[in-house]
Amino acid sequence: MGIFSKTCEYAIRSVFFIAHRTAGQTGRVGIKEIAVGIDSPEPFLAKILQDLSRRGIVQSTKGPNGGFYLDSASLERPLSDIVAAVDGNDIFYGCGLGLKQCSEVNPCPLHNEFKDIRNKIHIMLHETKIGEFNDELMNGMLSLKK
Amino acid sequence: MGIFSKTCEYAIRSVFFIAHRTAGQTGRVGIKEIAVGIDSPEPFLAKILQDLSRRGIVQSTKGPNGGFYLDSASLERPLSDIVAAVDGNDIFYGCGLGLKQCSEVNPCPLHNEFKDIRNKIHIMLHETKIGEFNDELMNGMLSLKK
DNA sequence: ATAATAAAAGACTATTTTATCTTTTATTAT
DNA sequence: ATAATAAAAGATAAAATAGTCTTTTATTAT
Repeated sequence: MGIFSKTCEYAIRSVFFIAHRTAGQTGRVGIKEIAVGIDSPEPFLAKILQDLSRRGIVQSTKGPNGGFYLDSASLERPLSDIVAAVDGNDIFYGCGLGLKQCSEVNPCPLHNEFKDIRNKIHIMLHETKIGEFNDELMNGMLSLKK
Repeated sequence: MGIFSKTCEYAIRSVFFIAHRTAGQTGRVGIKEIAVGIDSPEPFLAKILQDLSRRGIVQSTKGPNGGFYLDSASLERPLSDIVAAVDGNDIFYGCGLGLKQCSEVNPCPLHNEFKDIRNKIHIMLHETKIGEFNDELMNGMLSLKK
């Protein structure tokens, strides 16, 4: 198990992929190309993008020349929006040992240590924007598959 | 989903519980008391402790006055041993976006950010010893249930 | 030796996550 | 208008994780 669910991993990678494939231009990119581009099972990814589309995190149009794309507002959104939408906020606020009422006044043994780590994750994901890696993705310096 | 699997959360909490209930004395503590003490399903926890016992992370004896305990070597072990035994090493070394070959020469967009975070988790879990919270657990300043 | 106790082991069930397949709806080009 | 295209929606299926139940084995006190 990683930090994120498999669903969330695919979600982030696909949004990065859509970003760098459609940024600037008016183009769209189809589910098939995305699935190949991030090495994910196509029908599963379709479900995930359907959900992200409903939530307004990615944009899509049906029919010929249709596909997924990102408007300029979406390109500026932080990665934390994707993670919160897919995996919820537990990774930012949950107790590391799974205690429901863990808090400053009722702390688990690792409360402070985890607060620090979760905070770093939160800040990192909040400061990173969806469109931020487009250049490096286009010239192949960064990978979204393998 | 948290950072750890449910199994691993129960494992850590139960080991903390056994530690503070048996440290110093020659006593043992039974599965029933542990399950109540950390609010976990008893038969599931039994399976988990069975596994930790096989791996030598906790000690146990059967029969009357039997139960689980920790020898002095076990009390000094780092939490990272429990996590590695139960959840594996992915949390310390795996790619945040799930890429198998993510590395310095083939990085995902978040490679450096995650390297940093995973490292902090690893160091924290390695520096924290199983018996370290016994005093605060005994006087109720720290919680392992709710 | 025997009975009582408590963990170990093994088989089984339920739930959640991951993944697939089929049908419907929207869009575009002809 | 019609046919072709591509995502949306819905219904299933497979795999992994979480949880339960029953039987066996080891230990101890009598």
